[in-house]
Amino acid sequence: MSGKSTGVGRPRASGAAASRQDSRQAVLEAAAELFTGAGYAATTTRAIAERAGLRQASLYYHFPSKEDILAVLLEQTVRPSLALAGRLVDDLAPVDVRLWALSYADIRLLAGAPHNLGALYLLPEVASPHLARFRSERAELKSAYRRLIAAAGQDAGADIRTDLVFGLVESIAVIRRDDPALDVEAHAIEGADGVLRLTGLGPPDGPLRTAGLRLLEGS
Amino acid sequence: MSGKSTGVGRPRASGAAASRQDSRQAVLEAAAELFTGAGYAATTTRAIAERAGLRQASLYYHFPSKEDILAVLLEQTVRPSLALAGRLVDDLAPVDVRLWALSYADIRLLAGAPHNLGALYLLPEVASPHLARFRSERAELKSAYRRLIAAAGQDAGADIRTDLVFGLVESIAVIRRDDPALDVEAHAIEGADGVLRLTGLGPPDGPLRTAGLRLLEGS
DNA sequence: ATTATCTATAGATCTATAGATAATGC
DNA sequence: ATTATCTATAGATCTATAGATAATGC
Repeated sequence: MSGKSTGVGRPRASGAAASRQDSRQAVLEAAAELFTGAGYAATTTRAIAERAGLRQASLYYHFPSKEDILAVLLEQTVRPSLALAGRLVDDLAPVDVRLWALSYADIRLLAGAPHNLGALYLLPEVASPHLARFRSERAELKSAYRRLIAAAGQDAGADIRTDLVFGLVESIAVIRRDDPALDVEAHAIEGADGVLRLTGLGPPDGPLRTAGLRLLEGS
Repeated sequence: MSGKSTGVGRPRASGAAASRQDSRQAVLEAAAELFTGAGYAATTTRAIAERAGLRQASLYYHFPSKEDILAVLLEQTVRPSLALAGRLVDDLAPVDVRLWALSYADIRLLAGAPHNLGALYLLPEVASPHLARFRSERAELKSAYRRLIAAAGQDAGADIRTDLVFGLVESIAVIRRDDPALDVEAHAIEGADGVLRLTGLGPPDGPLRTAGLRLLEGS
């Protein structure tokens, strides 16, 4: 350390100081805001760089391509839900409590995250070969829902119900786009209640919700 | 008529013949396929024109701008649902039958249309000022759902339930993107059943479904 | 020497307009 | 004269690479 230095490497033209990790994080945050607002294709690398406080070409020191930035954001967004789903699938609590808890937590993550990241799931670009890992992680999450729904379901049609439940949960991103000031907690409770009713496991009562919330403690 | 002529105006370079309406329609169909597949921003006017069988610049004889093409597609897609909703809101049938019928018909339109047009609702570009009319028509449709849900709902929370129901219905576009070979009829039935359960009006039985389908006859 | 940035730019677009042209219609 | 197209292009990008540069670290 030599006093007022800003770290290794050529200083930024903007003057701002940042470590390697800071810069990478700033790029991701800038991209998250712009991708969710205007979409992937309409967001230029120049706009991302400007918001992150560096020059357009400097992005390529941190990411090999624009598409890789989207890939990292998508994977970061699905991973917490997937981790939670993994824990709940093996839990010993009743299946309705577990399904309620997964839906509640998932909606809360999507509705409460900075920059409506769930909206990225809806971008047409997710079909790109580059984003195969995200698609497979999302499919794994959906499959966790399916297992819970099938375990609970008395009759057939679990696949379609899974489609509908997963659609209901992810639709929070569209709701949030239309109304950015939405009540996260109320939507999470009503959404999770809705999932139980939708699958024929409802209507949920107070004790079930309490059990569901307890299941999530320490996550 | 003079035999083998192709109509008024300079002939196309591709040779294909088309009336003014044919050309306009071909442009809309090409744009629908490309917008739903790759998104708005990633679709070039050149690609649209190529698929429609004319040159890039000729698009501008039919539409003032690229965004206007999207606007026409969006409005064409929401209008049938909105028309149906207007009829059902004033109908004398029980509210659960009407809500079932609206959901069923809406899912069927979205799932059965050529080129997953419902996916256009999810494009980030719908926020554009140019598309205000579409947004207001979509809001009107949502408001029809809200009236039915509020009329049926015993307790509070109709607004959030409307969000969830509308999200469930529109999520068919995402389901279809993931699985283009989905079973339209099964999803429509299960989806409409799900809407009734979600709002606490279910579970629906055979007679209710029959009444719902009857309500839609001649639409 | 290594790191993290910068400047400059190649090469490839993309939307929309200007103005010409090849039909039919009168 | 009107219509529906065409060719050509202006003007503005956009992504990614090449190579220079200004720090720190050894």
